[in-house]
Amino acid sequence: MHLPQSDPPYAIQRLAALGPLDTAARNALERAVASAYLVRARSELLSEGEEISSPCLIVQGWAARTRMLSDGRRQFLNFLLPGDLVGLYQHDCALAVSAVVALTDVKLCRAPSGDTSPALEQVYAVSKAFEEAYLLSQITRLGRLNAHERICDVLLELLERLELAGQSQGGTFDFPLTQEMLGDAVGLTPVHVNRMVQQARREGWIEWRGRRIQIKDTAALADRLGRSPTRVQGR
Amino acid sequence: MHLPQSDPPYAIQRLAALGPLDTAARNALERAVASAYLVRARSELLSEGEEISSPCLIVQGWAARTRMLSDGRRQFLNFLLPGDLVGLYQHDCALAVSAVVALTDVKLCRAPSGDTSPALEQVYAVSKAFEEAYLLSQITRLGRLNAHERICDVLLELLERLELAGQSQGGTFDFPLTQEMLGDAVGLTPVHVNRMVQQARREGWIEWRGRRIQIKDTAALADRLGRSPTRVQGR
DNA sequence: CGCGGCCTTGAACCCCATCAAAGCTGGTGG
DNA sequence: CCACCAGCTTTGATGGGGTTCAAGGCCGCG
Repeated sequence: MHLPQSDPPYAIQRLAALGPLDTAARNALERAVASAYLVRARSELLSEGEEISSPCLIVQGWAARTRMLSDGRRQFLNFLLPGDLVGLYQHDCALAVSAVVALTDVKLCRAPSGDTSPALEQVYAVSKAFEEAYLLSQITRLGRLNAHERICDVLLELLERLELAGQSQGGTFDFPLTQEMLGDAVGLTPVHVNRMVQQARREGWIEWRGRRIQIKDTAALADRLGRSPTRVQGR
Repeated sequence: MHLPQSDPPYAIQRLAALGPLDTAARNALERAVASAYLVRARSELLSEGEEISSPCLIVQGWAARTRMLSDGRRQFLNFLLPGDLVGLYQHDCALAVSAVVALTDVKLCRAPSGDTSPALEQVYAVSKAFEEAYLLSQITRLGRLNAHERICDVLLELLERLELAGQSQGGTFDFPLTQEMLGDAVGLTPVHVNRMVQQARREGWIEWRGRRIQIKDTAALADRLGRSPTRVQGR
């Protein structure tokens, strides 16, 4: 198993989409990304309760923040995609409040300090705000949506996020997860995820073959779910 | 309906529990709290998508961040208790990513700027980290706990938070919400909340009469749920 | 005393979990 | 190039946890 090459660095593209990057920020990011290292699928990037040394940037691959229950139940809190930051906290001696696991092979690097430039710091803050918004969406998804809605909703969210980074074209994106992982995200069993995915296929909402997912009519589906694009900033 | 007096300002006590407050911070907080104003139960403190003018501090009463679906389904994202901050963001032109509603009458004031003192800024950051931790707990609660566990778990979390502010003694605290509101928090119907509460009563985990809830054996219950105290900071 | 809001209870139903087994697929080695 | 294998997907049958609908009881308040 090896990573596909990714010369368009999606991570930087995503951050740039959150706010203008000055040259200082861009240079620092490019240097950081160049020094990225590989973490194998299934390994823990961060353990719950661990002290945070310095924030990291996902350069390539998918990860997830997770919580495990003592009896083995597992819940993914959110997905971490290229351009997402891990372990960004404002206070001293911060402890990780959740573990982070690599869902695929992941390329990772230390995130340049926010002190590099005010523009970068601003982008970090916007990124944090998006992360919070996605956590809130996850809560309503789990609390009030049924299985069919959960699957469709989370796929739309992923599409929205991947589009920001330029990783999708025409509602199509690369989806490297198993249905079981998807279940861990939306609080369903793998069996039921499968049934709902097939229903969504039959009803013509999605196409999903191998690692590619296409959402056929994004606008109509979003409308049906009452979803509107995530916004954290005015002006 | 009127608010009980609260000369021990729980809000300040809670913030002080998050980290040392220097006199500048303490003075600013006391001035802010003194100018608190009343917001009636059921009114919106903040609407989703609204531009944040300046962060607020809950001085007294309970509020909740909420999301509504187009068909009327409602989900509480988290509870806001005295000492909690509303609308604290690091980036410019921040938009509220969720509405905030008063669940009881609420006393509210503008939060002193973090620039007041580094100590205050640190406490704000710790508060934000706790809020994130509680959001994550909420996700696993909704995603992987059954109804009985959800109820017990959220009550333990509330106890933990109220204890921080000195608002509970011996596992007992004032609970001003209806069972329907509790259901909106844990993603259950009011009917089923009621059944689970009664089961928890029968099994001797809780006592709940009127506005007072007592958790009989906190340690045993926490242990049964695999709950450990929320920590966001080392040292 | 009456009324509105909340709590409580019952019965029926449905969504999703669980258990089990059978296909499929992509990757590996012979 | 084919055979094999592990992991993932798919399908079926069954049961249970939670919802829904409906009605009755309780309590505080005017």
